[in-house]
Amino acid sequence: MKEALRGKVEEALQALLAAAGDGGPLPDFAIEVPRQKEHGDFSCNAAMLLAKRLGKKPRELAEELRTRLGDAGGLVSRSEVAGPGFLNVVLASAGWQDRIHDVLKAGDRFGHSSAAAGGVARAGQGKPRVQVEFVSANPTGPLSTGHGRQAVLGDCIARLLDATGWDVTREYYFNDGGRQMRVLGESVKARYLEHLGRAAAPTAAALADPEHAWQDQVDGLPVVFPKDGYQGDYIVDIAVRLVEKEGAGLVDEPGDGRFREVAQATIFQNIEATLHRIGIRFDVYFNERSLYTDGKLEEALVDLRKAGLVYDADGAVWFRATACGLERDRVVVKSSGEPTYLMPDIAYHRDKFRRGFDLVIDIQGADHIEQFPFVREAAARLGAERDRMELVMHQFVTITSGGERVKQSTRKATFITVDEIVDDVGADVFRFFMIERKRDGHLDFDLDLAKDKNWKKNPAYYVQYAHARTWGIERKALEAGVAMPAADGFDASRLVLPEEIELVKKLVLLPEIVARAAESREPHHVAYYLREVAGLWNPYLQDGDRHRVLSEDAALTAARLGLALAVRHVIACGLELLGVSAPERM
RNA sequence: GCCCCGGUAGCUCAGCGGAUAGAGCAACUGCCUUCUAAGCAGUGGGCCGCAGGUUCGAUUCCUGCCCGGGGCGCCA
Repeated sequence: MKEALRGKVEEALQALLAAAGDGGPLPDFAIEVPRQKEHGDFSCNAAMLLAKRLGKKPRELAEELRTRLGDAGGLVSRSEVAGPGFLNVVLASAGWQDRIHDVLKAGDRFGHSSAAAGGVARAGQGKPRVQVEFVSANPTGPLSTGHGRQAVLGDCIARLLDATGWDVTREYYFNDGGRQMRVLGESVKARYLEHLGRAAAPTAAALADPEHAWQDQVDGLPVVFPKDGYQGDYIVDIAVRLVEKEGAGLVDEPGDGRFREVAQATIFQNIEATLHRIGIRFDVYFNERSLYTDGKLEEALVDLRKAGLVYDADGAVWFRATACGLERDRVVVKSSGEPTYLMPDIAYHRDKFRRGFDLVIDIQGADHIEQFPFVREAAARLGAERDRMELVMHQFVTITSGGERVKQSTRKATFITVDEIVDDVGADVFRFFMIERKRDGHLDFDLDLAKDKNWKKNPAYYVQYAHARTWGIERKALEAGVAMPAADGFDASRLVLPEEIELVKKLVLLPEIVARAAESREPHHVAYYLREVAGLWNPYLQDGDRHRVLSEDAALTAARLGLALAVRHVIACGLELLGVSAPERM
């Protein structure tokens, strides 16, 4: 619709420029939906952009454009020059009404396109491939709300890319080597010994202060809990289960052995189960340790050295990041001989490109954002393409309950988990709330609103209910012996009420919204759009006196049932992109 | 000190260089009891953090400052 008008305006501008003796290019004008309804369906700013160049007044130019555009082959019913030089256009209503058939023909796939992949399309090679890496939480504890936001965000971005022409791989990278996992194993072992009565629990004072030196003994028993150890109850649970299964048979095992393995496996299963609960499945779980065993890490280090990008100092190996224009150099291998997280990350990103992805997206929380340039630069020097590595960052989550911010602490394991919230509000509401806000801002998760079952208040239910109501109407129609119309099986010109035209105009926007959300990696646009659609549909149904869907007038009934079906498809498609279910009844 | 992200209605937030800046909740007024569940119609509420700059036009782009969050490790 918009593109059709744009084409006509371009023709008119071409003629206008030719008449003025200007052979230059067309201006980069906009065709947009004005904020105010009175300004028509679309407005065009071309006249203002050309005023200086042609030495004419903007309003005069706009008038000339208006004349040349005419009715644009029946597309335009009315146009006028307004404000400083806008050309406002009202389209013929038949243009809108007929679009409803397009929506119905496309069904749930209305909204899908190849829009976002356009810039990277590979000639004759099929869809371009994108990898989206997200969550990537190390298996040291349950998923927190921060991970939850990233999980939903990443999954929605993946869904959007898939709907706009990409072949998507979801990947989870996890770190199963290194100090963190050793401390995890030692934490479990400490709880294990404690449960067997062979060691003492650390004092509360010691746990509260990570810098405090551990006491060696409490009441004659040794304290073995590691400094900065994991304090959550889930650690105790794992230890208790080990005692039940193995008795005291593991007292001589090192913390870094069986204890770490069992803890890791248990926690990871738990994380996966949580992700499945909220509808997220990964195609690849990439294991950091594999980079050591298959030699890719060593290879990357050797290649960096060959390229003169690492050097030895203070017993450590440094990445010469300053040579790549970055602030300072970074250690990649500690003086202990153990690589820092940076080294495997570099090898990992190089590996991503070797697997043939056209685009690699890392989704990360704001606390990791500064690390990305180092990984990207190093990987780029090893053959990865810099402009095909993209960082998508997001801010944190705070939880509000009873008007108060809920305090959380990762270290003390007093954080709220994804599971706890999903227990309370369900996966659909969880996802909707997590995706409703733009990534760049903090997300305030209002637990009270999320728990509220009132469909009018809770935006997730408000949208779902709008969808369910289309099924309610269908059930009612079938009861009355009225069949649902086929995509072309009704006369859309019967939809003449302003609220009906407005609905159609809104429904038709879906593909544009989806494309923009995908390209900008901002799924919240879809959530807002769905609220707008529901915000038109729900009141429409409420005002039953003015426009009952099911009426004596068979042709009108068919048209309104067609409208209901279009609403259903648009909402179903949008909710699918957010990973939120679209129930037939609630 | 340096870097990143925010600052828009009482609250939570949308806003693609355009015209008189929007939504939901909360508040206020009137009506209604539903094609499923307290709905519908309306009202009030704003130096778009501050100050410059670019532009025909700035909430939007640029610079500086203020406030809030995060980051600046041989932690990940």
